[in-house]
Amino acid sequence: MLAQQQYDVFQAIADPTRRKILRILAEEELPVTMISSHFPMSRTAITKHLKILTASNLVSMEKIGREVKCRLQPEALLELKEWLAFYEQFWDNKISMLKHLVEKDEE
Amino acid sequence: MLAQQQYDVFQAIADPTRRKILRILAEEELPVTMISSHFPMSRTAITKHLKILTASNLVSMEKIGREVKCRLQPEALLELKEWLAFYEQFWDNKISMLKHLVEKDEE
DNA sequence: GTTACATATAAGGAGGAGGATATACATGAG
DNA sequence: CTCATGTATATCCTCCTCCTTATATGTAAC
Repeated sequence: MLAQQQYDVFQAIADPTRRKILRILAEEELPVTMISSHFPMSRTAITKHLKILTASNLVSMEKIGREVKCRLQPEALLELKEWLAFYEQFWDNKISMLKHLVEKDEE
Repeated sequence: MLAQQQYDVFQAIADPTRRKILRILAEEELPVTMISSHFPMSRTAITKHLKILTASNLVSMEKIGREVKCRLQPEALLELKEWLAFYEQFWDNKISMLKHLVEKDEE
């Protein structure tokens, strides 16, 4: 019910715990237990977060022996970057407009 | 109960309806009723979404007569941009690594 | 094999998110 | 003033999210 679902990147990064997991995995690949040791909650809870991160392609999980290596897949954030790019024009415009006003004011 | 709460930008953009509201407001400032006309849900529901967007500083609301003009405040997305910037280094590395491999292959 | 470790899954509970309807209030129009 | 319009608020419902504990499975180590 959780793994099959195709999770939204926007929803995936909405949770602070999941964002922290991404930060941790940015430093190094880690098995589930090692990740959960950074949090005050159960391993089960972390597993669920990892499932959501996997479903949105932000993290990949590979079974190695009895461990599961979790790896960050930052490319999934491209969708977010593209979404943001649309709005960047507005604050760019605002800045250039402001700059223009300031320059005009200096005359 | 909703207005006082300081909403997260990450949480604010997690909802597709709210993202659509942002898109609409990117085109032009609009009163609540005009915004809600774009959606198959009640004005009340849209008001709630707008409260959340306001609480995360993504939208400002100004009462003009009996209307409330809603305006996009794209600067609030800077937090998101900065968050993303941290991860961009990783896919940049991957791309430059790929480029390197391709160039090597061409020799 | 037996024991210990890494993980997955099932079941359940509290609270919040997102929606609806009904009511109330303020403002502009006639 | 009266009426219609634009919004806000109160209440309620349902479903999902996040977390828990308990149980099961698979692998490594002894």
